[in-house]
Amino acid sequence: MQIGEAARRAGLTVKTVRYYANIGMVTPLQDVNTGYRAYDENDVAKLQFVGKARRFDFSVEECRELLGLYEDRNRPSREVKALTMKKIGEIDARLAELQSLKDELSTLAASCDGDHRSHCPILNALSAG
Amino acid sequence: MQIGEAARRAGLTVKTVRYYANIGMVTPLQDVNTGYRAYDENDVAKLQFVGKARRFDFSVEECRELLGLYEDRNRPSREVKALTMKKIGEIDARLAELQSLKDELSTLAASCDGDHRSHCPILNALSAG
DNA sequence: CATAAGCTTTCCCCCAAGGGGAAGGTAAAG
DNA sequence: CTTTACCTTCCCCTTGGGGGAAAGCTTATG
Repeated sequence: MQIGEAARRAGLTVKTVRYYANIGMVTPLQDVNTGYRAYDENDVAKLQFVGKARRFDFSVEECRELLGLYEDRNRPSREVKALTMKKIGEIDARLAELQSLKDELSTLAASCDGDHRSHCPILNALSAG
Repeated sequence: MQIGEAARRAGLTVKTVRYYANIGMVTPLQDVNTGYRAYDENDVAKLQFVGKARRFDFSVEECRELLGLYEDRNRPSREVKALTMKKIGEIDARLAELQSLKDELSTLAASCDGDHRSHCPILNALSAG
Protein backbone atom coordinates (compact mmCIF):
# COMPACT_ATOMS: atom_id res chain seq x y z
CA MET A 1 0.00 0.00 0.00
CA GLN A 2 1.04 3.63 -0.37
CA ILE A 3 2.19 5.86 2.45
CA GLY A 4 -1.19 7.56 2.84
CA GLU A 5 -3.05 4.40 3.68
CA ALA A 6 -0.26 3.13 5.91
CA ALA A 7 -0.35 6.41 7.83
CA ARG A 8 -4.13 6.29 8.14
CA ARG A 9 -4.07 2.74 9.44
CA ALA A 10 -1.34 3.54 11.95
CA GLY A 11 -3.04 6.73 13.11
CA LEU A 12 -0.07 8.86 12.12
CA THR A 13 0.46 11.71 9.68
CA VAL A 14 2.15 11.13 6.34
CA LYS A 15 4.88 13.52 7.42
CA THR A 16 5.57 11.44 10.49
CA VAL A 17 5.66 8.16 8.59
CA ARG A 18 8.02 9.65 6.02
CA TYR A 19 10.19 10.94 8.87
CA TYR A 20 10.37 7.44 10.38
CA ALA A 21 11.45 6.12 7.00
CA ASN A 22 14.13 8.79 6.69
CA ILE A 23 15.68 8.05 10.07
CA GLY A 24 15.63 4.32 9.34
CA MET A 25 13.07 3.37 11.95
CA VAL A 26 10.39 1.86 9.69
CA THR A 27 11.83 1.37 6.22
CA PRO A 28 9.41 0.19 3.52
CA LEU A 29 10.42 -1.05 0.10
CA GLN A 30 10.49 1.61 -2.59
CA ASP A 31 8.96 1.19 -6.04
CA VAL A 32 11.77 1.45 -8.60
CA ASN A 33 9.61 3.08 -11.27
CA THR A 34 7.56 5.59 -9.32
CA GLY A 35 9.80 6.10 -6.30
CA TYR A 36 6.72 5.58 -4.13
CA ARG A 37 7.23 3.89 -0.79
CA ALA A 38 5.45 0.54 -0.54
CA TYR A 39 4.23 -0.49 2.91
CA ASP A 40 3.16 -4.00 3.89
CA GLU A 41 1.24 -5.29 6.90
CA ASN A 42 4.38 -5.76 8.93
CA ASP A 43 5.39 -2.14 8.34
CA VAL A 44 1.97 -0.96 9.48
CA ALA A 45 2.29 -3.06 12.63
CA LYS A 46 5.65 -1.43 13.36
CA LEU A 47 4.21 2.03 12.76
CA GLN A 48 1.38 1.29 15.17
CA PHE A 49 3.89 -0.01 17.72
CA VAL A 50 5.99 3.12 17.45
CA GLY A 51 2.95 5.40 17.53
CA LYS A 52 1.77 3.78 20.70
CA ALA A 53 5.19 3.94 22.35
CA ARG A 54 5.43 7.63 21.40
CA ARG A 55 2.10 8.26 23.09
CA PHE A 56 3.65 6.66 26.18
CA ASP A 57 6.23 9.43 26.06
CA PHE A 58 9.08 7.25 24.84
CA SER A 59 11.47 9.29 22.69
CA VAL A 60 12.06 8.33 19.09
CA GLU A 61 15.41 6.80 20.05
CA GLU A 62 13.77 4.81 22.83
CA CYS A 63 11.13 3.67 20.34
CA ARG A 64 13.89 2.48 18.05
CA GLU A 65 15.32 0.49 20.94
CA LEU A 66 11.93 -0.97 21.88
CA LEU A 67 11.29 -1.86 18.28
CA GLY A 68 14.62 -3.68 18.14
CA LEU A 69 13.69 -5.63 21.26
CA TYR A 70 10.26 -6.29 19.82
CA GLU A 71 11.75 -7.81 16.71
CA ASP A 72 14.32 -9.88 18.58
CA ARG A 73 12.49 -13.04 19.48
CA ASN A 74 15.18 -14.06 21.96
CA ARG A 75 15.68 -10.87 23.92
CA PRO A 76 15.08 -11.05 27.67
CA SER A 77 12.02 -9.18 28.91
CA ARG A 78 14.32 -7.69 31.54
CA GLU A 79 15.57 -5.10 29.07
CA VAL A 80 12.09 -3.96 28.16
CA LYS A 81 11.08 -3.68 31.78
CA ALA A 82 14.23 -1.71 32.58
CA LEU A 83 13.42 0.82 29.86
CA THR A 84 9.88 1.07 31.17
CA MET A 85 10.99 1.60 34.76
CA LYS A 86 13.45 4.26 33.63
CA LYS A 87 10.64 6.05 31.82
CA ILE A 88 8.42 5.83 34.91
CA GLY A 89 11.24 7.36 36.93
CA GLU A 90 11.54 10.23 34.50
CA ILE A 91 7.80 10.82 34.62
CA ASP A 92 7.94 10.82 38.42
CA ALA A 93 10.68 13.42 38.43
CA ARG A 94 8.77 15.64 36.03
CA LEU A 95 5.58 15.21 38.08
CA ALA A 96 7.36 16.35 41.24
CA GLU A 97 8.88 19.30 39.43
CA LEU A 98 5.57 20.42 37.96
CA GLN A 99 3.75 19.94 41.26
CA SER A 100 6.31 22.11 43.01
CA LEU A 101 5.98 24.78 40.33
CA LYS A 102 2.23 24.67 40.60
CA ASP A 103 2.35 25.05 44.39
CA GLU A 104 4.58 28.09 44.17
CA LEU A 105 2.54 29.72 41.44
CA SER A 106 -0.69 28.99 43.32
CA THR A 107 0.69 30.64 46.44
CA LEU A 108 1.65 33.68 44.40
CA ALA A 109 -1.71 33.81 42.63
CA ALA A 110 -3.58 33.55 45.92
CA SER A 111 -1.71 36.56 47.27
CA CYS A 112 -2.64 38.69 44.27
CA ASP A 113 -5.96 40.50 44.17
CA GLY A 114 -5.93 40.57 40.41
CA ASP A 115 -7.82 43.83 40.31
CA HIS A 116 -7.37 46.97 38.26
CA ARG A 117 -4.74 48.38 40.56
CA SER A 118 -1.05 48.22 39.83
CA HIS A 119 0.20 46.58 43.01
CA CYS A 120 1.07 42.98 42.18
CA PRO A 121 2.69 40.47 44.58
CA ILE A 122 3.43 38.13 41.68
CA LEU A 123 5.68 40.62 39.94
CA ASN A 124 7.23 41.54 43.26
CA ALA A 125 8.10 37.91 43.86
CA LEU A 126 9.57 37.53 40.40
CA SER A 127 11.70 40.63 40.82
CA ALA A 128 12.88 39.82 44.33
CA GLY A 129 16.44 38.48 44.45
CA MET B 1 29.70 45.82 33.37
CA GLN B 2 30.49 43.25 30.66
CA ILE B 3 28.24 40.39 29.69
CA GLY B 4 30.17 37.82 31.70
CA GLU B 5 29.60 39.53 35.01
CA ALA B 6 25.98 40.33 34.20
CA ALA B 7 25.39 36.65 33.40
CA ARG B 8 27.11 35.56 36.60
CA ARG B 9 25.05 37.93 38.70
CA ALA B 10 21.81 36.83 37.05
CA GLY B 11 22.66 33.15 37.33
CA LEU B 12 22.48 32.66 33.56
CA THR B 13 24.98 31.59 30.93
CA VAL B 14 26.60 34.14 28.63
CA LYS B 15 24.94 32.39 25.69
CA THR B 16 21.54 32.86 27.25
CA VAL B 17 22.11 36.52 28.04
CA ARG B 18 23.33 37.16 24.50
CA TYR B 19 20.27 35.33 23.21
CA TYR B 20 17.99 37.58 25.25
CA ALA B 21 19.76 40.59 23.78
CA ASN B 22 19.34 39.24 20.24
CA ILE B 23 15.61 38.69 20.60
CA GLY B 24 15.19 42.14 22.12
CA MET B 25 14.18 41.01 25.59
CA VAL B 26 17.00 42.58 27.62
CA THR B 27 18.88 45.04 25.45
CA PRO B 28 21.99 46.65 26.96
CA LEU B 29 23.86 49.58 25.52
CA GLN B 30 26.73 48.70 23.23
CA ASP B 31 30.17 50.26 23.44
CA VAL B 32 30.83 52.10 20.17
CA ASN B 33 34.57 51.40 20.20
CA THR B 34 34.78 47.80 21.33
CA GLY B 35 31.34 46.53 20.34
CA TYR B 36 31.06 45.03 23.82
CA ARG B 37 27.61 44.99 25.41
CA ALA B 38 27.43 47.17 28.52
CA TYR B 39 25.01 46.04 31.24
CA ASP B 40 23.83 48.21 34.11
CA GLU B 41 22.06 47.33 37.36
CA ASN B 42 18.64 47.64 35.77
CA ASP B 43 19.59 45.17 33.04
CA VAL B 44 20.79 42.69 35.64
CA ALA B 45 17.50 43.05 37.49
CA LYS B 46 15.62 42.29 34.30
CA LEU B 47 17.81 39.27 33.60
CA GLN B 48 17.13 37.97 37.10
CA PHE B 49 13.42 38.56 36.62
CA VAL B 50 13.39 36.64 33.34
CA GLY B 51 15.54 33.85 34.76
CA LYS B 52 13.13 33.42 37.62
CA ALA B 53 10.07 33.46 35.38
CA ARG B 54 11.70 30.88 33.10
CA ARG B 55 12.26 28.63 36.11
CA PHE B 56 8.51 28.98 36.73
CA ASP B 57 8.02 27.43 33.30
CA PHE B 58 6.94 30.62 31.60
CA SER B 59 7.97 30.57 27.94
CA VAL B 60 10.31 33.21 26.61
CA GLU B 61 7.38 35.01 25.00
CA GLU B 62 5.44 34.93 28.25
CA CYS B 63 8.50 36.30 30.00
CA ARG B 64 8.60 39.13 27.52
CA GLU B 65 4.97 39.88 28.34
CA LEU B 66 5.56 39.68 32.09
CA LEU B 67 8.57 41.95 31.72
CA GLY B 68 6.45 44.45 29.85
CA LEU B 69 3.88 44.39 32.63
CA TYR B 70 6.66 44.65 35.21
CA GLU B 71 7.98 47.80 33.60
CA ASP B 72 4.56 49.39 33.15
CA ARG B 73 3.93 51.12 36.45
CA ASN B 74 0.25 51.58 35.63
CA ARG B 75 -0.76 48.12 34.44
CA PRO B 76 -3.51 46.37 36.35
CA SER B 77 -2.41 43.37 38.38
CA ARG B 78 -5.33 41.56 36.75
CA GLU B 79 -3.26 40.87 33.65
CA VAL B 80 -0.41 39.36 35.60
CA LYS B 81 -2.75 37.17 37.57
CA ALA B 82 -4.49 36.02 34.39
CA LEU B 83 -1.18 34.92 32.89
CA THR B 84 -0.33 33.10 36.10
CA MET B 85 -3.68 31.33 36.22
CA LYS B 86 -3.30 30.29 32.61
CA LYS B 87 0.11 28.85 33.38
CA ILE B 88 -1.32 26.98 36.37
CA GLY B 89 -3.99 25.54 34.09
CA GLU B 90 -1.37 24.34 31.64
CA ILE B 91 0.61 22.75 34.43
CA ASP B 92 -2.54 21.02 35.67
CA ALA B 93 -3.25 19.59 32.24
CA ARG B 94 0.29 18.31 31.90
CA LEU B 95 0.16 16.83 35.41
CA ALA B 96 -2.99 14.88 34.56
CA GLU B 97 -1.49 13.67 31.31
CA LEU B 98 1.72 12.50 32.95
CA GLN B 99 -0.14 10.86 35.81
CA SER B 100 -2.26 8.91 33.35
CA LEU B 101 0.83 7.83 31.43
CA LYS B 102 2.51 6.76 34.63
CA ASP B 103 -0.51 4.71 35.69
CA GLU B 104 -0.62 2.87 32.40
CA LEU B 105 3.11 2.23 32.33
CA SER B 106 3.04 1.08 35.96
CA THR B 107 0.29 -1.39 35.18
CA LEU B 108 2.30 -2.73 32.28
CA ALA B 109 5.50 -2.93 34.31
CA ALA B 110 3.72 -4.77 37.11
CA SER B 111 2.52 -7.41 34.68
CA CYS B 112 6.03 -8.07 33.37
CA ASP B 113 8.34 -10.45 35.22
CA GLY B 114 11.38 -8.73 33.79
CA ASP B 115 13.37 -11.93 33.81
CA HIS B 116 15.68 -13.48 31.25
CA ARG B 117 12.86 -15.05 29.26
CA SER B 118 11.51 -13.57 26.09
CA HIS B 119 7.83 -13.34 26.98
CA CYS B 120 7.01 -9.67 27.63
CA PRO B 121 3.55 -8.25 28.36
CA ILE B 122 4.84 -4.73 27.80
CA LEU B 123 5.79 -5.40 24.20
CA ASN B 124 2.56 -7.31 23.71
CA ALA B 125 0.59 -4.31 24.91
CA LEU B 126 2.54 -1.96 22.64
CA SER B 127 1.95 -4.17 19.63
CA ALA B 128 -1.72 -4.80 20.30
CA GLY B 129 -4.02 -2.76 18.09
C1' DC C 1 58.09 44.74 22.35
C1' DA C 2 55.99 40.35 21.91
C1' DT C 3 52.83 37.27 23.40
C1' DA C 4 49.82 34.68 26.06
C1' DA C 5 45.56 34.77 28.89
C1' DG C 6 41.04 35.96 29.38
C1' DC C 7 37.62 38.49 27.97
C1' DT C 8 34.44 39.75 24.05
C1' DT C 9 32.16 39.84 19.11
C1' DT C 10 29.63 37.69 15.01
C1' DC C 11 28.59 33.59 12.39
C1' DC C 12 27.10 29.12 11.55
C1' DC C 13 25.64 24.42 12.60
C1' DC C 14 23.24 21.31 16.08
C1' DC C 15 19.39 19.16 19.11
C1' DA C 16 13.68 16.83 18.99
C1' DA C 17 10.11 15.61 16.20
C1' DG C 18 8.21 16.66 12.92
C1' DG C 19 4.89 20.83 10.25
C1' DG C 20 4.19 23.77 6.15
C1' DG C 21 4.56 24.44 1.66
C1' DA C 22 6.83 24.68 -3.07
C1' DA C 23 7.97 22.35 -7.33
C1' DG C 24 7.36 18.45 -9.87
C1' DG C 25 6.25 13.30 -11.08
C1' DT C 26 2.35 9.70 -11.51
C1' DA C 27 -2.06 7.42 -11.93
C1' DA C 28 -6.94 7.15 -12.37
C1' DA C 29 -11.19 9.30 -13.75
C1' DG C 30 -14.14 12.38 -16.35
C1' DC D 1 -6.79 16.31 -22.52
C1' DT D 2 -7.22 17.90 -18.18
C1' DT D 3 -8.52 17.79 -13.45
C1' DT D 4 -7.87 15.49 -9.05
C1' DA D 5 -5.52 13.04 -5.83
C1' DC D 6 -1.91 10.91 -4.81
C1' DC D 7 3.21 10.76 -4.26
C1' DT D 8 8.41 12.52 -4.30
C1' DT D 9 12.39 15.55 -2.71
C1' DC D 10 13.91 19.93 -0.83
C1' DC D 11 14.13 23.65 2.20
C1' DC D 12 12.76 26.65 5.96
C1' DC D 13 10.36 26.96 10.66
C1' DT D 14 9.52 25.87 15.50
C1' DT D 15 11.97 26.26 21.34
C1' DG D 16 15.74 27.84 23.91
C1' DG D 17 19.62 28.03 23.59
C1' DG D 18 24.78 24.92 23.24
C1' DG D 19 29.23 24.27 20.88
C1' DG D 20 32.77 25.98 18.58
C1' DA D 21 35.40 28.75 14.94
C1' DA D 22 37.65 33.02 13.64
C1' DA D 23 38.69 37.36 15.02
C1' DG D 24 39.03 41.70 18.06
C1' DC D 25 40.02 43.90 22.69
C1' DT D 26 42.57 44.59 27.12
C1' DT D 27 45.76 43.42 30.55
C1' DA D 28 49.62 40.89 32.65
C1' DT D 29 53.92 38.86 32.16
C1' DG D 30 58.56 37.47 30.13
